[in-house]
Amino acid sequence: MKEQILRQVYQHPELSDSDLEKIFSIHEKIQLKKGDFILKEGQTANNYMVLEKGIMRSFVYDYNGDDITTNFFIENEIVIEVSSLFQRIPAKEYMQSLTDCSCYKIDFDKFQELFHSIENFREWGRAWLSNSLFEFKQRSVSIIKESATDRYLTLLKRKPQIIQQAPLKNIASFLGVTDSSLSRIRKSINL
Amino acid sequence: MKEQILRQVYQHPELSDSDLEKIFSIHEKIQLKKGDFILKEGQTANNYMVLEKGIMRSFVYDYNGDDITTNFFIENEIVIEVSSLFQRIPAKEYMQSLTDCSCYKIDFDKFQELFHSIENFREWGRAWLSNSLFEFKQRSVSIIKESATDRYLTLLKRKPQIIQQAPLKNIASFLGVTDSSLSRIRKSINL
DNA sequence: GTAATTTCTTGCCATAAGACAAGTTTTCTA
DNA sequence: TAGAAAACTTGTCTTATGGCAAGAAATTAC
Repeated sequence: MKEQILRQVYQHPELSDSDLEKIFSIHEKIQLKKGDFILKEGQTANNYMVLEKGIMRSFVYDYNGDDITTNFFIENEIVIEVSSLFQRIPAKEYMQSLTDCSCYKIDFDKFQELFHSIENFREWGRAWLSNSLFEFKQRSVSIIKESATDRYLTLLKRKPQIIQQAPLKNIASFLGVTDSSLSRIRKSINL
Repeated sequence: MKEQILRQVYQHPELSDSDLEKIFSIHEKIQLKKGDFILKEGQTANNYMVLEKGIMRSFVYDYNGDDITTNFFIENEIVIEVSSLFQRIPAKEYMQSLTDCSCYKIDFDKFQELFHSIENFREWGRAWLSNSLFEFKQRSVSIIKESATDRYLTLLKRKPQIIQQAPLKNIASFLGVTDSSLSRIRKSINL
């Protein structure tokens, strides 16, 4: 089970089985209950997780005190606050489970050791980060160019678990609309 | 001049002077004319640049064939298409100078050598990437939560060069509004 | 298991921004 | 430097989404 999931996450053509074994061995299984915070604003992240089961989200508070969901995480994804973890600075975001979850947690120190000792691991890491950056860029373009309905349908396609399990208000803030607009969008889709 | 600029870019507490010297030495000065492309969709990036003088932008085409500016670059910034360069895949974006520019160019091979041989250089690189990711996240939040006018004012504050020198239509697509709306926003600000 | 809270829906009206089109100004270019 | 092309502005009308508020439904908690 553990190996199966981690193999999916640490996919890189140059990573050998023995490298993978070292990497897998630093992952420790943990359980989260719905609503648990794994990181709060102001804390400095010391680990990240691979989500095995459940969904999570990251969010920030805007100037009005409204929370805005910045990302959703589903099975097989890496749940991480990149800038806090790698710049060693306090997080600007919160990270919270939306359901009970099981995860594989990696501590920063152990990650660091492997990162600096396994060349292909850092190639993997850089590629992973690069891809995240790309996804965030795409997200901006989609907010700018697509209608709220289209963004909803895209999310439905990419991460149906989120649509089914996350509260409407979190989905709404992620998509950039109000709760009531999203409620109307849903209605119009089901006509 | 070269050293002065590159010192600003490669700021990291752990980078020694001798490391910096090695890094600087792989930068080669080049000149661009207004309108030059340094990368086009479909090409795989083989270098990045540090902008010494001038402004540049990156953009994509949406489904209507309209171009959308995804980022502006000003002096002292790194002009790079991260996912093409580090994932070794064809770029989804174009990168173009908006004015005559002078830059320091770094080839991927040489970058790689230093990246894998100087531990603190990769710490710098990872921190830089992490910070870029953070900025893109912030951008999404600002598109979701702020009015077009506020986003305009923020850009004006952060990168006044862009407001002064980039064509209105590029600024408009970056901010996520139409040309005419931006024109009206400008008018309303100057009342 | 019932109250309390949270989540979601709906109505009404307001508003920011878009679509389209025409006109003006500025910048290229040959 | 004249003509063409781009860049920018402005008018009118439309539309998607927001603000606010009330009520219904579902979930949580004691």
